[in-house]
Amino acid sequence: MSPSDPTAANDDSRLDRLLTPEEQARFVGIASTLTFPDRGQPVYHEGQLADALYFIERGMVETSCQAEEGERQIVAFLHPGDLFGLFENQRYVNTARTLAPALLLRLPLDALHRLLAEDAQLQLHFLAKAAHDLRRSQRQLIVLGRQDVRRRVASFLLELVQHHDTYDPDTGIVALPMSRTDIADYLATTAESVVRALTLLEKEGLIQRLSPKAIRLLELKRLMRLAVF
Amino acid sequence: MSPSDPTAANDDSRLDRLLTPEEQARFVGIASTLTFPDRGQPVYHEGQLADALYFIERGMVETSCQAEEGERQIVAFLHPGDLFGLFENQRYVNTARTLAPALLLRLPLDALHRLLAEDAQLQLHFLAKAAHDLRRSQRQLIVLGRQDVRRRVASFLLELVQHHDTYDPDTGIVALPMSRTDIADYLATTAESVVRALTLLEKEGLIQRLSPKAIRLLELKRLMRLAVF
DNA sequence: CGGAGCATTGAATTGCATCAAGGCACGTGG
DNA sequence: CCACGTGCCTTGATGCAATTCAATGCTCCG
Repeated sequence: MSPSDPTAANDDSRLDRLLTPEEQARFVGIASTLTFPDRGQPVYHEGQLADALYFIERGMVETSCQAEEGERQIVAFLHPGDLFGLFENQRYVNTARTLAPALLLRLPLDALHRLLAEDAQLQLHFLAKAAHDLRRSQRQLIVLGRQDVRRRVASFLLELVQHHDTYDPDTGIVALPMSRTDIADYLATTAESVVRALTLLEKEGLIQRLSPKAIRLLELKRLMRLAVF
Repeated sequence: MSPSDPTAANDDSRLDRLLTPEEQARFVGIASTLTFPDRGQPVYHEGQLADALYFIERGMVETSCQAEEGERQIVAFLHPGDLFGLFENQRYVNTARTLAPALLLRLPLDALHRLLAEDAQLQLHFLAKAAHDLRRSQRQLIVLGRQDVRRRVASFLLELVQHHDTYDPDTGIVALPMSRTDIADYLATTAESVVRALTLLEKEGLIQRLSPKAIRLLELKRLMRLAVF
């Protein structure tokens, strides 16, 4: 899979795809299953005592940091196969919330720590996943820093294209499970500016808004030229 | 050490401080020493075949991503104890350059991989370091996304305060080894805007410019109120 | 009992006024 | 000489307010 082809679903990022069947068994062995039937349910809050990591089986999750007043920065939109639960000094550094009905695996830290300490091969996969997340965070850094809102929105759309659960290559339609405000909090702008950027991209013929939560991509190549790779 | 006290030098981020003497010995065993006598020397370039990670013994390094035209985003300023060399598909994703004369340890990937695969304890420290870098990247994300230039500069100054090599707690003076342009490329703004922000902070009585490369912090607490924690 | 039509509510969208940041040109100082 | 610093003008993004749209639940009727 070429990293520069955004239409290729990005399975490298899925931790479970990296694991051998035996590793998966040990991994699942320490996990408990959590079901979140609704959208918008909190998994944990910033500052809360961290006792587990979470793995997404189905659904989507956002992790965010809340500043004092209304200021919220969404750090990541997470898809099936992603791992989350970053902490510092035993406390979660983000707030995690479901964006859609979700099925999560809960991995208690003590059991996970024991597992990784006695299985260096499995741990290497966690290290690879961490490296992947670091690259993703750095890419987001560049998107926020170096691009106007129109390009940021283009980069965001192409990010969704990478995932099976938000893109149908046959129809060219991306699903946007999150609200305009969520997108704005992710791209460090406002809901209005996101809408204005979408309007612009539509006028340019690059996309077509089918509904607020479904957008058809008409010119993938021209979108890619706008985005960060 | 409290994480919210920016005057406390942040040794948690130093990989070598995490290691036991035996681990350090094995770590150094696979390494070769590299000396960069000058400022501005490249360690590796974006896209180059990745065959090693690097550990900073002395000096400072910046990692950056170059967009097509002049656009450059500095992803991180790295200090002694930091590790760098992030890659994807065998290729470095950043360009690394010395900011000051530097002494680096070069860790060949194949040897490092063998070492980590047979020493889960040592690998756990690498995982902890990766988590640390991920947090740092997320914090930078928030700085870029949610703050005006004045606050970004304040956050940047407080970041330098965390490190022994750029801050003297006795005099309250931070050293800025990098140019205004470098700072601008790190904070996703322009050299002029960085200067204007410094001018403003000085007029407000928060800082005092001693020279372009040395700034005395007069009101640490008020600076902290401007910055991201 | 099921379904069409209507009401309600929150989200999405648009226009307009304002402002902080960027770009350029020039001056300054180590 | 190169990097730093400053004034002036331009521009793109934001905030506010008004309007449209869409999804949901409800009622009423067949």
